[in-house]
Amino acid sequence: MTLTAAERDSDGASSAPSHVVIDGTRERIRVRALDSGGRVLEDRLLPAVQLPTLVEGWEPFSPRWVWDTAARYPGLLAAGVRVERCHDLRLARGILRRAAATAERFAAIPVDGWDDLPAEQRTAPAALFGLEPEAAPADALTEFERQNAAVEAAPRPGALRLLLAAESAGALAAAEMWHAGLPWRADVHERILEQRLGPRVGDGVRPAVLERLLAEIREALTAPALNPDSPVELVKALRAAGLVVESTRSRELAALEHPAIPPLLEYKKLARLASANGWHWLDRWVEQGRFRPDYVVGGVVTGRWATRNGGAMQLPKQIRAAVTADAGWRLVVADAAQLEPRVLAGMAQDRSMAKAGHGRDLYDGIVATGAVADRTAAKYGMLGALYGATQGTGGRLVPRLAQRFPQSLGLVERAARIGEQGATVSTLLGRTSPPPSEQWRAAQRAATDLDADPVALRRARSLAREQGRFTRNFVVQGTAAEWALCWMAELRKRLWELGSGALHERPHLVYFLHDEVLVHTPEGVAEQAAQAVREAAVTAGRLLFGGFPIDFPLDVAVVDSYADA
DNA sequence: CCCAAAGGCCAC
DNA sequence: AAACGTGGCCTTTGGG
Repeated sequence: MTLTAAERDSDGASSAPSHVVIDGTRERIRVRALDSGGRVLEDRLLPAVQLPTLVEGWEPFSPRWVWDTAARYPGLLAAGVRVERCHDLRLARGILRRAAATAERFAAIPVDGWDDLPAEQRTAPAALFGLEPEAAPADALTEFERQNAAVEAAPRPGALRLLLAAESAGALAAAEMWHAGLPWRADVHERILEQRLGPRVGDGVRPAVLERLLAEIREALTAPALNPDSPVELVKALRAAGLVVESTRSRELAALEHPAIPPLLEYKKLARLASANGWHWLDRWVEQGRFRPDYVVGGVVTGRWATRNGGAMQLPKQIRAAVTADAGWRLVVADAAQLEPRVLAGMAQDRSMAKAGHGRDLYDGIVATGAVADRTAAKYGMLGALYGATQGTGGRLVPRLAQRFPQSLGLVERAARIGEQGATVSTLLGRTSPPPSEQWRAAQRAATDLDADPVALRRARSLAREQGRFTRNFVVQGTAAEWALCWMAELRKRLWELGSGALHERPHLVYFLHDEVLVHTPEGVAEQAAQAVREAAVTAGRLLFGGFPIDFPLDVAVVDSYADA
């Protein structure tokens, strides 16, 4: 048996670390263990290959690992080591540098290795933040202390602490989901493709069903050489056939009456399946029964996640049947019902809206108040309010909702006004929207000139409204992302406790999509996993909104295949 | 030859 | 039951 670092240490209780800061290069790392007062208990250098052993030794004390999760954690997972908590220095830097509550403290800090900027922005950081050119990354402990000081000095330190903890837990979950992979049955996927497209073909070859549809389209349009994948060619061919079209979008084409239209719409649908999620996709992204999307935590300005590789956030419903639990395992599929309007009700402390959503579908509840006629109207109206609709069905319904729910609708209206004026807004936990570009400001300045021409005025007003729609949506989408992070963080903890052994032997997260999670779980604990999902949603609601009575109901299904949820 | 924009469509 | 928010990624197209 090997002794843990703590057991080897003769100091006993004083050696239990509260935080462990991991710093250094790919080859050699520096480890500093801190006690709860921030004092350094231990400071040593070691080869990076020894990190798993070191982490395993300290982890029984549940320290918060202070590090760059994306750089350190995948290697640990590969070595079979899972950690409970961390503080992601890179993600925290990104949030704190932009947050209204802390930005000032980072304004003089040069853009360095803790800033996660795309390569092209690194060459010109001054344009981004008005800062000096790139500097060497600060020492991790120095950066950690700076971040802590910034949080403590903020008007609402608790909110920022929760945000950083949730974001960091998200980073752990993202690495773990990559490690575990989404169970993917290539044979099921291939059956779907064959059914819809015909037998498998090589890259660059049109599947048989597409060839057949193509022949019909060419015939109906008398365009024997038409390539329907080219919008330019297609629009010409449609016009030559006497059809009045502005574009080749399916929505527009669907309204037309012509023999070419049905096969063309079918062709577009199947061509998309073939190119986006066809055999090429399967070969490229699915390996040994797993699809491993690369989650980019906080990759969206609002705090939502992005993904790279395989388009994981656009898995079309058509192929979800391929997502199938392993033998003896089940999938728990859960999504939050009407998440964004509920989050808005919580932020606005809107008791009327909260009551409408209490114990029932929120949109049904809105109908019950008499504000609108039916559920679809309630839904389009609320989405219109969140997106800033001014026209169409949504736009017409917004005023009616504003009358019935002045608090919620007032909150998004105010956020829009702030954006229109070029200012920033923040989420409930304190993530701040990026300010508008210098171009945007120049356009607004140009419009204030006494002799501004009408074109410049129109342009400025249009840009202002656009920025208003962005900030309007930012506060709600961003706070919903915070709810989802808290949900996932709590769920991750509960799932771990439902099993024993390695991560892949216990119930674990395998997919996350804004307001939806998939858990892969041994059959025997599937119901407990489903219950954990529900309880975690309650906890997330409390973390964000305290005692305010807003529900976050879920649709939960325990299934063999994602398509059955 | 590479690369970015445009058009389009998938997800929430 | 749209033209209103956030994204990724495919093909075509045209510029260097």
